[in-house]
Amino acid sequence: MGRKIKTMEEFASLSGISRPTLSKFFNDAQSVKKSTRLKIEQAIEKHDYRPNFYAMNQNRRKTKNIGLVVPNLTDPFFAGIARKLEELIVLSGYNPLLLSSHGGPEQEIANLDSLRSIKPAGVLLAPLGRASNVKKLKDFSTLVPTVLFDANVEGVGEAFFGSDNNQSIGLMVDYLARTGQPPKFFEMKDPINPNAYKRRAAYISAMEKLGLEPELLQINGDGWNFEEIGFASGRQIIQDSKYRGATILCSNDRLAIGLLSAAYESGLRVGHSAECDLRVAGHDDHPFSRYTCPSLTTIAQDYDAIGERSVSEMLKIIDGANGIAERSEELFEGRLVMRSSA
Amino acid sequence: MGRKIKTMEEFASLSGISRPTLSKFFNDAQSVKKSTRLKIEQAIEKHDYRPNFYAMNQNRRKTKNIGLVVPNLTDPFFAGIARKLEELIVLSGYNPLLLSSHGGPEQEIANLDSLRSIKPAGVLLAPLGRASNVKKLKDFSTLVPTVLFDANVEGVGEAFFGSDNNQSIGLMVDYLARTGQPPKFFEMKDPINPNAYKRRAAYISAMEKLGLEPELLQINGDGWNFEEIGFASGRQIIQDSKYRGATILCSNDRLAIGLLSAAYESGLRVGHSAECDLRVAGHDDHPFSRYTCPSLTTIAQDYDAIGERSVSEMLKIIDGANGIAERSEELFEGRLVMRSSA
DNA sequence: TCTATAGATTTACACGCGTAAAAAAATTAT
DNA sequence: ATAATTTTTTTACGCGTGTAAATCTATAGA
Repeated sequence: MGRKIKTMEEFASLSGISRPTLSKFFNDAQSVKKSTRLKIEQAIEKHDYRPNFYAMNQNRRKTKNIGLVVPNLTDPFFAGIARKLEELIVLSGYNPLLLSSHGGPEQEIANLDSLRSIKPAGVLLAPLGRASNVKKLKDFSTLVPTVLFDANVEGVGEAFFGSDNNQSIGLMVDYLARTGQPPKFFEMKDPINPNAYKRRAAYISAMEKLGLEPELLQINGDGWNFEEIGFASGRQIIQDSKYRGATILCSNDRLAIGLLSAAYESGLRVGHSAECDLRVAGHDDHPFSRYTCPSLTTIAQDYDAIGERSVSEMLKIIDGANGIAERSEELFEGRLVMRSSA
Repeated sequence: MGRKIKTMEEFASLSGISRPTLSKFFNDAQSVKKSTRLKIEQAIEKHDYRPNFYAMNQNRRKTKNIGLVVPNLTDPFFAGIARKLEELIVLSGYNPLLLSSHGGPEQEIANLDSLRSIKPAGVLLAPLGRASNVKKLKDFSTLVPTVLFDANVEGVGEAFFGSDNNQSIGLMVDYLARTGQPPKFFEMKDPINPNAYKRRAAYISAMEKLGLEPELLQINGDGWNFEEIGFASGRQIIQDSKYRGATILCSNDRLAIGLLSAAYESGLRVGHSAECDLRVAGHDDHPFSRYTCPSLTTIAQDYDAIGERSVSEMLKIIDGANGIAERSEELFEGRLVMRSSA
């Protein structure tokens, strides 16, 4: 083993391949003939050469970096999604750059700002929603190809992919109505997430479709500590004897986790069997919903599909000349996960 | 507003400051006189100029990037730590780069590899532990300043900061022994994490110090899905009537979460009151341990202190000439969090 | 006021690679 | 085999900034 190769020039002479060809290879391995590709790959193996990241990207028309911004990495739900997306991005030969907005709009903008300086080929963004600085999001999305997922913000980005809340909530309401008391809807009064609004509307419409009276349990609370909000408000609601025997559909699993905790503390029996005091259902199939007490009946979003679609659309946009295509949008169906809580 | 300024040269003429001074400023704002600093800051505000990230880092001796590698971002415990560290890094004027090893040693090495190409000023690494490729970790740590946290790997990196498992487990054993049946220790037979081994030893020594007989409940299981492992093995153990009335100290909260779920399913009453069938305690104060049923008595690691110490040590190493200082190591005490489960 | 000195400017080169254009070589089609 | 085409090589310049050395200028202390 000689000493480390520092420049592509050196590597060129040692490998017997001209530097421009090497440059082409590192930009896109498929763009050179197979025989030279193999020669280069052998030489890389042998000399352990890697082009200088900074010099490489300085004059590239398009970098191989893709930004990935999620609202809150502390939420295992988003952490799971981020992981899936990272994987897909890497498989596509790109370099993911994961950033979390930590629930704050300033951080969200700061993330986009710092991404801008990296000149990414594109950005996959799950926006905060209501809290987002829409104007700045829009400004950003005109500068760099942006695909939204999870939560939609009208007019921002080239595409949006998410879950069909109408379908999923409809499915859940239907299931709950068929198997016991029709559900009341447990949610925050002023939700941060646009999906929450869609779910509320979906709940109302699903109930009406069944000829049932919708009932909203709207609770107060700010921020992203949904478990705590669900716990504190759940405790109050549970005191009220009029909810004995009720079925409660939570706008998301994290609220449900808090509610279940409050129910346990109050000695209420939660579950789908006849002798229980309460039925509770959630939405999202949060990683922990399998281990709540009782385990949580919920809706699993199709994040494999959402992820794959988001990434493939991103690639299409990056590769595409400069398609003045319409903003594409697709919603994926959720799946009912029947566990013990309802 | 004129059009966008693209180069520092332009910005220099518009702001009336020479380019080398600007360069100095962007490298370290404190290195220029206060009056010029203010002038520059005003000009930045006015023209919205930001130096080209790639050109900037190409010839810098030390970049302002700090790598941050955690074993598994899907675990909210690590997500929380990562967030804290990110914040501290930003406050120090550096640029954090968060990567997750997703529980796999190949990914861990891949992360370090991709960090190398970014030429970070330093890397904060929470290693996987037993699964880590120690040789490669060591190789890496000779190339770039590395500070370990959470889990120690002998001989790797310039420093290690983590929790004093001996103190924290001792504290918990003491508490449990004073308040009821002395604990049995619930853990994986072949843990991935080095802390697990330390906790096992700490448990045994704490029990012996109290003149009690230690008892290990060692369960099988691979990977990082601790809740599932705790759930499945917990279910089996709970069947055994000899554990009725026992106190079980889990090696970490995630195992405890699974165990609690299994106990609930079996109809066992868990808690510290006299009529309960089981007491369960954990370790780590996992974000969800507040919402388990019952809420989990556990140990909170002092991650504020660990984080601050890790970052400040990192900065010292970066700034320090090339101090051939000894590998520093410090353990921080955990705090008992009394909840309902024990 | 003069001098010592920190700080700013001028000048100039380097960094490692992207990229373009023209020429040469290798491959494929005829 | 020859022509047409694809791929590689040669040559050369540009990117936006870091950095070094010498020179100049502002500031402070005597």
